[in-house]
Amino acid sequence: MSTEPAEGSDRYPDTVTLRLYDTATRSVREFIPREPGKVSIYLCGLTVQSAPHIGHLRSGVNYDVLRRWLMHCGYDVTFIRNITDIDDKILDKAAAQGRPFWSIAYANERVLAEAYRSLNVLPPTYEPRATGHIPEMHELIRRLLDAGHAYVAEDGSGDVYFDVSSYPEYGALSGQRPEAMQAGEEDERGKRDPHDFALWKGAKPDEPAEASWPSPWGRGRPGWHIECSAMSWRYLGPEFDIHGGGLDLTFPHHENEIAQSRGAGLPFARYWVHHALLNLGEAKMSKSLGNVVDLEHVAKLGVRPVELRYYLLAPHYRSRIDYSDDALREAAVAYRRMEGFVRRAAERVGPGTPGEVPAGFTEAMNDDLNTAGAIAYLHEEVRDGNTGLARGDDEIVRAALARVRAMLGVLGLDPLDPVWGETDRTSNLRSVIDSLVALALEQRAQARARKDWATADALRDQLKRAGIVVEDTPHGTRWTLGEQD
RNA sequence: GGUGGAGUGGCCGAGAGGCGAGGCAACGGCCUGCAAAGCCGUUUACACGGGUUCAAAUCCCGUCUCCACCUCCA
Repeated sequence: MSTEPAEGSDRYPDTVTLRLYDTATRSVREFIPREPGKVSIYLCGLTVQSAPHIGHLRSGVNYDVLRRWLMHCGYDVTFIRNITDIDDKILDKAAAQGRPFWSIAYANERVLAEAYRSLNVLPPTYEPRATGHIPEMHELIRRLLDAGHAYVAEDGSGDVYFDVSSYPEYGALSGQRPEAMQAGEEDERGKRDPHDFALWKGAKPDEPAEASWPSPWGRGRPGWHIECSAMSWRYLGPEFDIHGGGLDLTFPHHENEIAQSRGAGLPFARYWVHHALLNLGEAKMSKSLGNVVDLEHVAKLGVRPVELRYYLLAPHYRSRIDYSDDALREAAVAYRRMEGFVRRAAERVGPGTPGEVPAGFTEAMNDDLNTAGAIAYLHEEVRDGNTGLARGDDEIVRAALARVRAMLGVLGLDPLDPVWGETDRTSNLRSVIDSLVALALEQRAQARARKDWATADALRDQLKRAGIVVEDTPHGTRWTLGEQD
């Protein structure tokens, strides 16, 4: 069934292409971009009402892997990930804190950007904010009104709603049929039908003036769903390749986007790629429960951002992750094995340059981004490289290192990538530590030379407690940073 | 009620009719002054009950359990 490329082939055959699971068809489809060589992606970003937890970050990491794989395959990728910078919760916080909503949104946006940067998630090609695209939303709403897909509430609220009954295809993405849905609380007056959703929300008297914009229907602010229709249209055009987001957005958010965009005459997204969520056992993460796993918590466990990235991308993107501290620590150990090989190999033969990725890795990645399968090849290559290292066979080490770095690079996990590396300051610190450790190691070397094992081991133990792990290798003694006691 | 998923060895986690996933942990060995790292080997699987098939974690039927979504949560 599998079509392995011929032995020795270092090019990917044209016949092997990416296959992606498309939520709209509920099947794995061959990915064929609209325009040869180019891929356009829209990913629903976050509502910046608070700092992100690692579930949010999974989204960014998963799509970063998709993006990097497409880039690796030679595509020119335009990647748009939006910021929703106004919603009820942000407004509530603003009211509670007596600050303008935009200062809260922007502060959280910066925290999010820093979190993504620390996880080596490439910045999007552009990151539009909802509030910067009011005119595009008005244009779409006008089209929907003209086409009979929307109506202005008759209660004078200034609300504009999408008329779900006017769009027969409604529910096609999620498989939900409006008539079979549980009826929600109908607290918004002016809706003709509970399934209708807001395109434009008329300003309420208690809302601050800076949280509303003029419109043909009175002052107000956008409904959530129209934002994404407007921003994807603005930056990717009427039709684009991939629309992504969390599984929880399938309904209603993405269903509504489809209704709005197609209702307004836009062909819209060609593939729908949803990732599964990260859960925390029984309870959902929430600040009030105090069970939020964020970067701070991860750091406290002694897990570095690169290791968190590995944890988030190693399982398949459509598999739910049931978070546990132990599983995260375990992933960190697995990553350190690969990192250890890369560092030892680089010390011995030099970093070299990343080479080709093995065919099996490519096949796994092309199979709906089977990162777990791809990582199995990584570990096997690491084992071969370690064997080469043990035998002192530099040719094997060099070749393995090039392949391992290529694979890790595609996943954004190459330990030698400068993004994980040191700032000037930490680099200075490292050289200071190196000098100090060298002193201790010299003492230890002398003790070992006279077979004074007690002294040698005491020095090693002392360093260990300070977080310096000493290893004696056939090529001399080396040290790495470990965990402090 | 509707829609869509999931149950794999001590743990994490791929696979989806026949062939070793991989990692972590454990145990044994090699290496080492002892370690560490690494390498080799070993052990423990496919929720349950039927069925189809030469062959079933994989397909079919049934049962049990769990989860997500159903108007603003990635």
